[in-house]
Amino acid sequence: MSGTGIIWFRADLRLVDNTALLAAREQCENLVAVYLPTPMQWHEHHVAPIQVDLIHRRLAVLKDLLADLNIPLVVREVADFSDVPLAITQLAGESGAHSVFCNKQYENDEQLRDKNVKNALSPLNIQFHCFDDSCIVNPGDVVTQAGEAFKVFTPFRKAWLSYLYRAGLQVQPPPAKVDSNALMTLSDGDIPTFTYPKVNSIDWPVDEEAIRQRLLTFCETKVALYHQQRDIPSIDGTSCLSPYLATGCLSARQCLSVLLNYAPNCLISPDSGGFAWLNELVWREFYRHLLVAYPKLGRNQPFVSWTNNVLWRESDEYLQAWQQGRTGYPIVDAAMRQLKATGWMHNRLRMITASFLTKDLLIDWRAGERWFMSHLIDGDFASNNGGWQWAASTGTDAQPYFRVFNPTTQGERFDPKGEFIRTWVHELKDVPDKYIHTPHLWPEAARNNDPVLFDSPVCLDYPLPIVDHKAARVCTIEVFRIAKEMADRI
DNA sequence: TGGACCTTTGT
DNA sequence: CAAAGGTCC
Repeated sequence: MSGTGIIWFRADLRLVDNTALLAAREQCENLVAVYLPTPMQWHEHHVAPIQVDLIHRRLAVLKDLLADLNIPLVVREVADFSDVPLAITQLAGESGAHSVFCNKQYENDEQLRDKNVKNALSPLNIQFHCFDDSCIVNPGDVVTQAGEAFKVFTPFRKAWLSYLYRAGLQVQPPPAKVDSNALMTLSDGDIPTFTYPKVNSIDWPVDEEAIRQRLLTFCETKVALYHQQRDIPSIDGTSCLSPYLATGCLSARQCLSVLLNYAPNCLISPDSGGFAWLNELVWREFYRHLLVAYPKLGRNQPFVSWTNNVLWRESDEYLQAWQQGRTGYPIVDAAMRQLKATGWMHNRLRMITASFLTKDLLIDWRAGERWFMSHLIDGDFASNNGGWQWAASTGTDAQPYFRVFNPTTQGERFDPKGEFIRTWVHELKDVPDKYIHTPHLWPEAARNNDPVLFDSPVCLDYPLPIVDHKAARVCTIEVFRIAKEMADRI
């Protein structure tokens, strides 16, 4: 252990269970931490301003936590990834660092960025150490008997669990305090403002205690009901931990560790809430593993190649109606308005709205992927891409293309009384339950004759359904069938 | 290699 | 209960 090292934070904004940070502390006597905001790159990647705000707030917390360990945090904005090598080499020069430590990000541009940093450091004799950290089981460690990546979730989960059983789960403690405070002079003042649109993320606490408590409370009191409640958007039945996983405020290992502590039956009891939540953690791993195994997923390409032949509809009008929550399908519109207003959307609704965009409006899933990414506080490339390709029937283990969600039925099943709809679509607040999912069928006569409703505004302002689901479904399935047939002929 | 199995369904 | 297949052992 000697000399100074740089710990470079990216999507791992925590001290606990941070592989690179721990390795850096073990190998170096002194440490300097750095975060490099890249607004142009974020813009190109459609990173949501609300997520950037969460990161900004979290950095202030991180800075204090690091200061307690005598580790200064340097935050220096650069434009995009191409400026990163210079920023890192400069900091190495200023601090006299001989090594740089970080945790891998699996997306293409991020991989390329790291390669360029490594190449820039190498002639200066500065070591670059990049660790697998963001998954519980590292990409490449779970493969079929033929040595290939799994393409189907269930066998993946099985192999993933058996690997985990062999390897065990370890949650690493935070690093020990650095002895000398000599480098603390490198520390800037407050975290500088980022050159990025400002959207307030204040509803999501970023202090250590609050995040930890959210995980504990969920596993202690809510996870048991997770499988029954998670599909009901009017119930607060999900963990709401995704923003913290996406930014690395929390590690997936921490989540699993707490889950196993409070709900050990999650491994053996398929009917338990714990099992269902564990599945969600494994889906996160599945999509990351796939991204590593199939780099084309990171290049805007569908997994199933023939779906390149699908003739998506070019319609700004439809796309905007979907984005703004004015499709005339209440559950879709409520969900899209929730996303726009809060930066978050319930998972069931992500499926419903994704199915609606791709199957009812026949709009390219990539337009939806982009919109979600640019508005979600928990935007994560692999999960977002995986989810969209699943809904659009273009991905691994995706739903078959002839399976199309019925937005009305989905609304009736998961928001039977329209509680969620009424929260977000105010035009419909007075529509009786019976017509809440089909307000266009609410008879004129009923509106006028019902004395209770006499003084109530009717849903004049609410759009009629922009497409007829039944007809749209038939049309989409045919377009997919033709696309496949075209590929089969070659 | 044949057969079991497949997140989230529609009709 | 179908299903316009595919994956995995």
